[in-house]
Amino acid sequence: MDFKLETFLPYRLNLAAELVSQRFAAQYRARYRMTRPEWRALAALGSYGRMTATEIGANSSMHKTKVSRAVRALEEKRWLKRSEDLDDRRIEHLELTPAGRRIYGEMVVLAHDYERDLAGLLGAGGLRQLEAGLAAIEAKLAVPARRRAPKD
Amino acid sequence: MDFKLETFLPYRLNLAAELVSQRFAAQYRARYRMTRPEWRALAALGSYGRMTATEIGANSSMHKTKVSRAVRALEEKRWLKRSEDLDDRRIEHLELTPAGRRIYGEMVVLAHDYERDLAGLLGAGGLRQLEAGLAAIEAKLAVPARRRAPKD
DNA sequence: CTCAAGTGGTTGCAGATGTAACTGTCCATT
DNA sequence: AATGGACAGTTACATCTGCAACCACTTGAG
Repeated sequence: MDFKLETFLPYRLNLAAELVSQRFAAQYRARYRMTRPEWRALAALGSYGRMTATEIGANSSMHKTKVSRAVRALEEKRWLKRSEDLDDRRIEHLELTPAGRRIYGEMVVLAHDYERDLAGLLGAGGLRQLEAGLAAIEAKLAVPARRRAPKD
Repeated sequence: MDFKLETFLPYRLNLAAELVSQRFAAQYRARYRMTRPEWRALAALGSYGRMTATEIGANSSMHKTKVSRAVRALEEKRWLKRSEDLDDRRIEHLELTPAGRRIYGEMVVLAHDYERDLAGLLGAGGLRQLEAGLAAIEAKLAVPARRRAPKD
């Protein structure tokens, strides 16, 4: 019956994720009144350009309702605009407005700064090990990106 | 302006934490209708014995309202009992009931099984690197456990 | 002894979340 | 054409969460 929460991997991983995310989230929360789903959607659109809501969800691992709400919030901030697809009217294409792209640019700077800070804190070795560990998790546990209907 | 969410450390860490936690959480959710705060409180009490709510919070990194609600839930399940402190009536001591200890024992088995599974999936190397990375984060970013009022 | 400040714990409230159900649209089969 | 299933996206609802305010109690300064 020897068990300690403090050494339990899921717990440690959650705690570490919170520690690392919170400090960055504090910035976009304070500066831009942005939530995490909004930041993720903004980041996806900023780096890939025009996307659909479903694609944003796949790219940033968010549930479609989260994406839907984030998109609406960004739209209300006038950082994103929707446009219809002429071939398939279920789809809507999403794209950052010039204002949205400006915010994205500022956020990218903040993100790089933050990664630099982290690298300094963790040291080259710590960072490398962390990334290797994360890569192992991603390789073994990530939901395989939707397959194109193989045989079955 | 090169930035990809998929390589951003806070994002990767969150995703990894979710991947690793969800599979374990699914077990106690399904088997015992337990939430994560309840599991953490149960684990703290199970491994350390009698504690106060504040101590549980410190040990499992939970906000005091989360602890308060988790404690009430465990009490309603009859897995925990409160008792008063004779010297300081603000404090309540919390302790698992025999039923609570039984559940804790079962959970410890599940937790060990899960860690074994993870170790198998990640491989010895991956696991070791991950733990080293987490240790670096904990060392540099964790909120230092409340100090005993040094000079200042 | 008294009173202000601090502490342990609870609760009201507003915001965030996932599930499931829904709308509107497309497409394959008939 | 008609229809049933699949899909994009939205919404209603129940639950969870953190913050701030709160209550009861303790402590220390005067």
